[in-house]
Order: sequence, then structure tokens, then C-alpha cells
Amino acid sequence: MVDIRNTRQRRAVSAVLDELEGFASAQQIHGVLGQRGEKVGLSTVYRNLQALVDAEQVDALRGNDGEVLYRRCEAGEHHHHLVCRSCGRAVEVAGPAVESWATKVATENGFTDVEHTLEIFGTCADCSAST
Amino acid sequence: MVDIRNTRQRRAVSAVLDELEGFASAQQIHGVLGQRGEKVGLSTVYRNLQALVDAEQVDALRGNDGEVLYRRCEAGEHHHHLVCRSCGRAVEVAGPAVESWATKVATENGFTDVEHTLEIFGTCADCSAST
DNA sequence: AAGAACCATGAGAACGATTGTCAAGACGAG
DNA sequence: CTCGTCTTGACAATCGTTCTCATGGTTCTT
Ligand SMILES: [Zn+2]
Ligand SMILES: [Zn+2]
Ligand SMILES: [Zn+2]
Ligand SMILES: [Zn+2]
Repeated sequence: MVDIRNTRQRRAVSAVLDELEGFASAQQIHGVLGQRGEKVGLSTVYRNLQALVDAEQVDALRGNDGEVLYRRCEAGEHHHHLVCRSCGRAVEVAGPAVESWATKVATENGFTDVEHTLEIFGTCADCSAST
Repeated sequence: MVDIRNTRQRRAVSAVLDELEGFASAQQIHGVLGQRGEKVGLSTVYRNLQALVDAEQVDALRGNDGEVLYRRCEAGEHHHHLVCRSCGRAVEVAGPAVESWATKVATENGFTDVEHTLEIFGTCADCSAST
């Protein structure tokens, strides 16, 4: 009963995610792999990232230009991010008050199956220093 | 000193936005125009929608599948939306507490030029009734 | 009303991110 | 090692959106 296999490519993608501090796109990750001499197909990068997202080991969010960014996820809990627009570095933040507010607003208006997205973007201290 | 002109196409796009209750994609709006016999090029729809967004007369947000949705904007104030995943209908919501929380979290972490995105998705009463 | 100036339009090409296809390759249980 | 099955990768295809540029429509000025 084989299910999920341990391949070189899967390990490589996971390794890159471990080393990156912030969010990065699939193509950026593919680029990093290339620079290291790790040959991994772009489709494979996409597939493995998606698998990691499904396994809730990686967070994904959509940047302003619409491309999806990935980052290793610390907590398995529901949380949001404070992301640097410039370097991608991110801080995981939790806002219990926001959670309950969102739910309240939704139910008050008769909505069910409620979900929400919340991201905070800014320029981190390091990036604003190196102007 | 000519600047912004009053064309048939611009009026048509604006009219559709007035009649739609919820968020709709550029292509959906283009489709509606087609059904009414209003010939408007897809590029033109995109251009006019973007112009309306820049003029802050229309709200834009990105749906889960990544496509941009547009909707006539009531207030000029900063606000967020409670959107029906199924029909696009939306309620404008304001959350002063969320605003200040987001700013606080960001400054505490040394981030500047702070912005945020927040959308609540769910199924509206009408849509969950017609299952 | 007529002309000039120039913004707007549309058809299609171009784009960039992501997904699908499918034959060939790699993995791991037995 | 062998076999069944999961994965991979090169490339085509899709999808939303933007770009190009020749043509058409508006508005301002006489
Ligand atoms: Zn930064
Ligand atoms: Zn939340
Ligand atoms: Zn609905
Ligand atoms: Zn806000």
C-alpha cells in the first residue's frame, strides 16, 4: 500500500522552503533549485507545493500582482501574516478578536460556510533601512 | 483640455455595474453587454473597469480562483466585504477594531507603509435556500 | 458648422502564471 | 529483483489580463 513516495524532487523543494525566510513564488523556488544544480521540472515544483499546502505544512497567499506565494508554516493553527512587500519576509499573527468579529458579521447577515482572508502588507525594518 | 470622454461604451459598462447586485468579473460583465446587443470590446471593458477602480467608484477584489471581481462602491470610505461565494452578492462592512489592530501589529514589528486586505466569504441566505 | 487635436476603441497578438497530457522513470513492498 | 503504482518532465494548452496600433469618436476652438 504505497501512497506518498520519498523522491529527490520532493526533498529538494521541501529543503528550499526550509531555508527561505519569507514567502516565495513557485517560479522563484524553481529558480533557486536550478542555481543549486538540482534539476526539478517546473510542473513538479507546482505539484509538490500544492501537496504541501493540502497537507497544511505550507501557507499560500496571493500577492498583489496575483501570483501565489508559498512559505513553510509554523503552527497548524489558523493564523494570518504580516508580509514585507519587498523581501517577502513574514510574521505569523493571530487575531482572536478579528476571528470572532468576522463570524459575527457573517451570521448577522445570514451567511453560512464562512471563511475569510486577511493579510497585512508593509515594508520591514531591514528593507526600509536599505533605501 | 480634454481629459476623460463620455463614450457609449463607458456608459454601458457603468450601467451594468449599476444593475448588478454583487461582484462580477470583467468577462461576466462583457457577457452581459453582449446579451443586450451592446457591442463593447473585451479590452474596453477591462480598461473602463480599471479606470473606475482608479476613480474609487468601483471596488475590486480577487476571488479564490484568482480572477478579479468588480462591484459598484457605495461609500468612498475604506471598508471590506462579506461576499457570497455562489452569487457574488455582497455587503459592505466596516471594522474599526480590525483596522487599529492591523496597524498596531504592523508597527510593533517595525513595518511601515502598512496596507491590508480582508474579505469574508460565505453562502448567502438565498443561495443556501436554493440547494 | 468645420477642423484640429487627441482620447478611446477593437481585433488580435502577446503574456505570465498555472494546469493538463502522457510516455518514460523511480520507488518500495514483498 | 520484480511488479504495480506513484512521480516526473517536457511541452502543449488554458485562462485571465495587458499590449499594440490603426481607425473612429469626442470635445475644444474658431
Ligand atoms: Zn523586507
Ligand atoms: Zn482568521
Ligand atoms: Zn448568494
Ligand atoms: Zn481595513
